[in-house]
Amino acid sequence: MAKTIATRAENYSQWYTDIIKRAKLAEHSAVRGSMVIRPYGFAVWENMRDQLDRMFKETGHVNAYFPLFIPKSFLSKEADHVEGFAKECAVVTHYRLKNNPDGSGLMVDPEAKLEEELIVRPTSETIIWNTYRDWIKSYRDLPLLINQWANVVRWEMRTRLFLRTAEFLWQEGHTAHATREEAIAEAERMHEVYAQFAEKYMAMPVIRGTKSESERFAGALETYTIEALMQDGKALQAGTSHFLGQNFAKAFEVKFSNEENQEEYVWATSWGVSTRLMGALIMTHSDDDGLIIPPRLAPIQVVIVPIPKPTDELTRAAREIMDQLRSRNISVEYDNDDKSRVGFKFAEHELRGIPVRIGLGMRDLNQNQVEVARRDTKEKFFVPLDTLAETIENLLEEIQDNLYQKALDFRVQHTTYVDTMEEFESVIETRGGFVYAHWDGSKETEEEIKNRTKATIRCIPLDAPEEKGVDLISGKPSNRRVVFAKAY
RNA sequence: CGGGGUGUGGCGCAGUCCGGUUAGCGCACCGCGUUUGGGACGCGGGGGCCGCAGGUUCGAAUCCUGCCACCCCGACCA
Repeated sequence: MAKTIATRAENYSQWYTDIIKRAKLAEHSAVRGSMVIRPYGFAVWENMRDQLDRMFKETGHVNAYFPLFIPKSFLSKEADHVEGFAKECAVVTHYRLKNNPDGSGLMVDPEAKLEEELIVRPTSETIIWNTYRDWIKSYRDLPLLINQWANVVRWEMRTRLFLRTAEFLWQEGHTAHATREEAIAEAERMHEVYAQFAEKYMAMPVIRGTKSESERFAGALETYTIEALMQDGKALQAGTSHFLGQNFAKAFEVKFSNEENQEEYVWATSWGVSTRLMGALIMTHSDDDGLIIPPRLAPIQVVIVPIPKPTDELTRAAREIMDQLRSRNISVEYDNDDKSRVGFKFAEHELRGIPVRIGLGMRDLNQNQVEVARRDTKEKFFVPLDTLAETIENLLEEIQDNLYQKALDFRVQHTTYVDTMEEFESVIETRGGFVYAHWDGSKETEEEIKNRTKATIRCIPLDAPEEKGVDLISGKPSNRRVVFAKAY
């Protein structure tokens, strides 16, 4: 089959969709805006999930599960929170169907109307804080460090595979603390966990920062974010961690007695990442030949292709190699399909983003070597059998590092510092990427820039140095630059 | 919610304007043979209520009416 992936230059969003479909990561379902995550895509997500879960547990968190349905009244208890989510909620109003009188299928039974409508959770702060009220009585009950792996629903106007679907999988951490300082420290800690995960496992460099007020999570006092840059020059918010202050504690009357036996409201955080990370992964590394998965998240790290077809002798040699690799915790697959030809297989495995391919044929085997090909650079070289496992192990690390470095280089090349609105507009229009500019902190400037260029403040970077400057619009003084970009 | 588009074997499409024998093509699939170190080829084969519901007509994938779904572009958002 000929290539059926659009190139990035030709049509970036088509390229993105093609990769997801052709690599069998996911597809559109019969339900508007909802996708089917296919086994291979889910395997990548599972790797992400498992690693994140380890990191959460290492930082003292435990998992629990809260209901999918939230009573409508809960949602309205925190004013900013309703405001943020009300427009995109799926609502359950009835609990029964019956046959149509005319026999043409089913209808909602009007008799079965719910007393109080239920919202399909868009996020779980409300139901969780309603529960925490009963769990938290004393300072001894704190901190409460709980995470939930769940699906949530947000009725989005427009959806895109992985990046924005009506239903998506995610994790949401919800913690409760005795003091403001402790809660802030928690939000910052989890922010850093996300950043580490993105950089070390996804090989995706991120900017750590806080959100401007208008971009903040509904109900949060501070939102910490990690922002990544995609290959089309657009930014993607990859994970957020929120300091919620006492907003939810007050809304749900969650109080505890401190050591002096005084009642206080509890301090809260919440933090989450979603299957959107899959989209980030795809758009950070992949190329016109298909998907590229960093070794640490690849469900299959190495594929062995017998050349030209599997034979007993080649299969035996492959088994030996597999044993060696597996003993080093490397996941390996043997392509024993005897119908397809090697060229086809090579292209297929590249499309699937498998980091390393071993070509196993008699010509090389007779010289005690195999051909090793790396997906990231497409380089091929011969490796003697007796050092193969070690070489592959090192190569996987090298690929992981190279992917990160490549993404970082890309980001550096697509990061611009500007001091005038003219420069700003021209950079956003032509090169895209992250644009560092001075901002006076006002909503007006933010709004004006958004209207004129579609670019928004992605974050106020944590590591921004103090620097005198002036706001691009108002000309008022500013003490540091913030990061702008067009975003997904 | 506004604009555009598309619904025809698993996938991608042609046919629709101008109604007329068994609805075609490529890929995929099944069988046989030849091939085999970068997406093979030949021969044979299976698979379709033409998105749904009405209507017009001797006759509808094609014309008319209504509905539904999905995709793309905008405003909203993780």
